[in-house]
Amino acid sequence: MKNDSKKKATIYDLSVISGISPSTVSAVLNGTWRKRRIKESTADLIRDLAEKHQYTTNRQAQGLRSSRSGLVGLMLPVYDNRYFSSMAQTFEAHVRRHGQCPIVVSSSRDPQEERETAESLISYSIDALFVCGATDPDGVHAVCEKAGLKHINIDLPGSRTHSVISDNYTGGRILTEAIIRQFSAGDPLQPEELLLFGGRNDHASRERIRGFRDVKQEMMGADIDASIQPTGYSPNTARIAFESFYEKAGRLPRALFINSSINFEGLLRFMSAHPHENFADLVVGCYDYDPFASFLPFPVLMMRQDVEGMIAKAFELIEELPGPPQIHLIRPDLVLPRTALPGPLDSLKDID
Amino acid sequence: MKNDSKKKATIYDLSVISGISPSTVSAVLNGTWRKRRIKESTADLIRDLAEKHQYTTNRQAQGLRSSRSGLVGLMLPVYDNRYFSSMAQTFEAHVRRHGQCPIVVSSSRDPQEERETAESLISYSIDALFVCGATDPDGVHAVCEKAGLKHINIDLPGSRTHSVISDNYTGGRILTEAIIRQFSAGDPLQPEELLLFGGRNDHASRERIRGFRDVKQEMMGADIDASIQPTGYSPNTARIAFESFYEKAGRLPRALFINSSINFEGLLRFMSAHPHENFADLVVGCYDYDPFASFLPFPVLMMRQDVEGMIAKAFELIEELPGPPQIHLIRPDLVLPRTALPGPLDSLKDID
DNA sequence: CTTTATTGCACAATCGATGGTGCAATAAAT
DNA sequence: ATTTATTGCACCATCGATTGTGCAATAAAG
Repeated sequence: MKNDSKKKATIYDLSVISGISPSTVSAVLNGTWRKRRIKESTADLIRDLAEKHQYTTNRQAQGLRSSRSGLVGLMLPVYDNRYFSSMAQTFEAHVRRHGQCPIVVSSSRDPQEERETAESLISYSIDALFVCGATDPDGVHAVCEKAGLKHINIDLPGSRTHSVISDNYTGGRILTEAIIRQFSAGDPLQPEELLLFGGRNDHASRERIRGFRDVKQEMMGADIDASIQPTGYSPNTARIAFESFYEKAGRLPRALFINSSINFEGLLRFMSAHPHENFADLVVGCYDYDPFASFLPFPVLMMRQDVEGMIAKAFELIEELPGPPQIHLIRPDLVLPRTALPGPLDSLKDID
Repeated sequence: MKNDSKKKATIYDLSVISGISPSTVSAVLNGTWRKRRIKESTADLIRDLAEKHQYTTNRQAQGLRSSRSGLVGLMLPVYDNRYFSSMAQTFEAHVRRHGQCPIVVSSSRDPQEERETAESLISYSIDALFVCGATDPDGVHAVCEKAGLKHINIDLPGSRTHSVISDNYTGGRILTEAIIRQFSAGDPLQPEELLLFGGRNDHASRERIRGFRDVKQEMMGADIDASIQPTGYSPNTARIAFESFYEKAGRLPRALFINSSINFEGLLRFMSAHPHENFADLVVGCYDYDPFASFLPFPVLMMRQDVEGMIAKAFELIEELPGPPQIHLIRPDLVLPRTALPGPLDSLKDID
């Protein structure tokens, strides 16, 4: 219970107190002591001492010497939506389960910031980096490569290392089909009544759009060129797109395929400026799942990306990096309107 | 452009190449060179060299020597809701602005995990810790104190160091009043028709409940004991509470004060099992803001906690720790139904 | 043309943990 | 009773950056 107030105990302190050499103390405390043929009794002695003095190893020193830090990084575009925040939550659980420390940062979808963020994490000697939703995964790859850092892409694929992503084409198809089926045979949806909003020129958007178009062709026999309204990933550009459509057409389309929950927030902004009636017979499909969105006053179909599956697969792959880069597709699930799915929070014990 | 592949350049490498001593190189690269009276020209030379060899300082070594890491920690209960994820987003922006590296971890509202998480962060020599929504802030305080680590409480107050929290009493009052005012004078809300669900026995819940009760007394002249249904912070316990109320009463209360968006998800789960009609004339007030929740098919009033304000205040206070612990209240804002507020995402530039 | 000040930098110890190597003391083999 | 093996641990260099100190070389003062 010695509380040498302020300063943390080091192996040297324990060494002096016990008369045992620092290297032996170190070996005992980091578990390599059997290999070094340390007596069981000495080990016990040191462990007791460590306990008593509340020793914890200085990870900076350890990391400096061993060039491994125990830190595992996750680079996210942003935190503030349900998809990425549950990504963070799931990631953290995995990393902690491996006895390491998660370090989550966001890089705002800016290629340069992505590279700088990676550099910055590398300067802490992180052991691995999960690159999620990067705008320029290959740029980040170059940085990691040079530093000899294990890394993997999630959500958006790169061409230089393994990627684990949502099966966007299939997801896009499923969602589009589900939207169309929301309409009765008596008054079926017409090609020009179903528009896709959001996204940009990235792999995910392109694949979703391809699925969207293919299904429209197959089910409706046609598509129109103007049915794609890429607005980037921001609420406001999406809002503006909705507004300008509304200006021209005098109403919203009967059905919307919205490319992400972030863009969906653009629709919310539009809604706040227009009365309920405009949304009475609207059907929305959104490529992302948000529990609250699922209960909006009009039917909302959502694609829930399998975050748990993606993270798990990524952890599996990151250990076996050799071989040509592959893209692993993880199938997302369609979530019907008015559905509240359990999430990472449900596994927490709740203390009252 | 020398790419000595694999290994990162160190000050020793630059020293050898330039014939200048490591200490001088170090001084130049960390900015203390003027103090050391290094010639401007030598400094330039070294900086060029550093640039050319893509030198970045090894933060582990730097941290070991200086016992400061440049890491600033944020401990969250969970990531996965809009309140905490925007906390993370805002926190990160502040930390990066100070040239440091954010490290965000969650500790599941478990006092022991909170302490262990703190210990773990301390072993990385983090420079400061923001303790957000901790179940046992004073337990975490003890750990930080012993390690001489600057820290501050957010969201839930502790008694041993400064705290920055939402003005829960006022917020509770405002929200309760707004809920009551949603009902017309012709058919006013009765005390037994307004119930509070969610929360537990923590400071925030207690204060909100106090505000809730006070306003009910003042505006309705009465309250009933059974009007408080604490369910902890989990969707499922909240769902069960709604179900069991519904079983007994045959319907939901006309108006609900829900203690957090997490508990609100419990209502969603309840809703998914019951037809629309049950919610036709429901009014909900929720102490948290979520843009999608604001557009549900019944009026939803939300209290938006001023995350930006809280984080900013916390950063201000953490620098001047001496003095008796104080609690700083940050006023939350009432958000009317069908409101989509801008968030941290809006400040990102969007590249198309 | 000395003496003193100033400039510019090199040296070396240090932060805490790790792991290769070497060397006693004890045990086993001859 | 030697020789050989094995056990148990101490020594020391090392990871990369920081910082107090010292000492030349140059400039300023006398």
